[in-house]
Amino acid sequence: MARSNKERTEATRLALIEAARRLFVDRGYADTATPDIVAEAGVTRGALYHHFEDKKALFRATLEREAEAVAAHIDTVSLPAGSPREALLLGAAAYFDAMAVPGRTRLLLLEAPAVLGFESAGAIDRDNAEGTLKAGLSDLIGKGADAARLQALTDLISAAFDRAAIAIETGADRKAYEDAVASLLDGLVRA
Amino acid sequence: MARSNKERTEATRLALIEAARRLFVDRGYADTATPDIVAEAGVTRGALYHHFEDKKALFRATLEREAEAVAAHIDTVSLPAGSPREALLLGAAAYFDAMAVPGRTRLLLLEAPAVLGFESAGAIDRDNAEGTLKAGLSDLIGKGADAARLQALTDLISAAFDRAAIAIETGADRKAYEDAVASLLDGLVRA
DNA sequence: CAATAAACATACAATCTGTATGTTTCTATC
DNA sequence: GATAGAAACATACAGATTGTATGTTTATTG
Repeated sequence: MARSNKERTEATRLALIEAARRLFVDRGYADTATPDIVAEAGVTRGALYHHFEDKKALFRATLEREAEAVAAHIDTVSLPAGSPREALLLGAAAYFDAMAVPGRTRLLLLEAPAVLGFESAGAIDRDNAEGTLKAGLSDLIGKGADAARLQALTDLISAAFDRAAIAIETGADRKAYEDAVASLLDGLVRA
Repeated sequence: MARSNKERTEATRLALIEAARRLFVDRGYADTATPDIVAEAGVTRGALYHHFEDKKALFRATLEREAEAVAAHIDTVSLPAGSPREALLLGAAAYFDAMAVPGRTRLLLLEAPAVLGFESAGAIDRDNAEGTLKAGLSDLIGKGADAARLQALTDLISAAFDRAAIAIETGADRKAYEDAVASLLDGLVRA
């Protein structure tokens, strides 16, 4: 064969992450055993524990990959921006698109907080989406608002986005939720 | 001693639920072992598995107890209602009060969805808070709105409430979050 | 071409969950 | 109030899982 160590590492890490993602998505973190993961990935537990400190570290790696994919998708779309309102609505739509990939809401919004805790899971969000959202909201409501208020609003709207994404993947009427999001944002303009 | 069976059952069930609550709150469901629970409760695993089908059933029982406590607290306060807006804001404040009991957000908003799944966890919500909230929102925005839109709005506002409760327990400025909630609701009136 | 390290494999110890089986305590009925 | 039966509890066990320790193979480096 003659693969370099870097290639070997990359290949097995990827195989493990992809296998883990599949199993985590349809059984959940707790009900997925490491022997199953390595079987699905075609490696042994030795390889798993060589590349990851423990099962939780593997989960964290799959989450990071997933969050990056979401961020990447959003980045491709949100460039053309008109009014602050339009920008936010486009961003929301892009977020819903990105989160529509099967299993994504489960991984990022359901399992992640429980497995990693509010803080660590929130940190992943913060690195990715939250900054953009906060900036958008700041544009929307005007620079006048103080920091605490802007932070609170961002947090609440972010939660609404997440819930909408969940509802949409669960089979709810997407248009109804996009309209509801728009209502919330429109309400803020006046306030 | 001479305790009736009903008394014995009630006592051990309660001891188990309270012990489980303590441990679930500060270690999480996954990191809490049944031997620890029964030790804390002063019974044996035999008793646990006699009264509950499995560990998950015990968790469900603690959750139900917790959700009832929240509902009970809210019921005591939300009786005096002026305008729809006032009613919702009072309800929100009552909810934040109720959720300020240590561990409650973790149990109800973090662990529950992950352990029981979106559906079962959502069902507990639906039995308790959601109906009231939906009625309040219906009063706020007028009866004109169609069902899908009202449902979506309820869902989103409910998510915002939950996130606010989490932020508040995590140490955020409560007033900022209550104001933000008020902003969201006020925005809906006009829309 | 050694010698070292990285990548992987296997074996093991500790723990945990759920069940099966045994014992004690109450309840019901004669 | 003695006895049969059931409910409540205790103990013992089987299977599975996690993380570690110990080998073995494959690549890298001087």
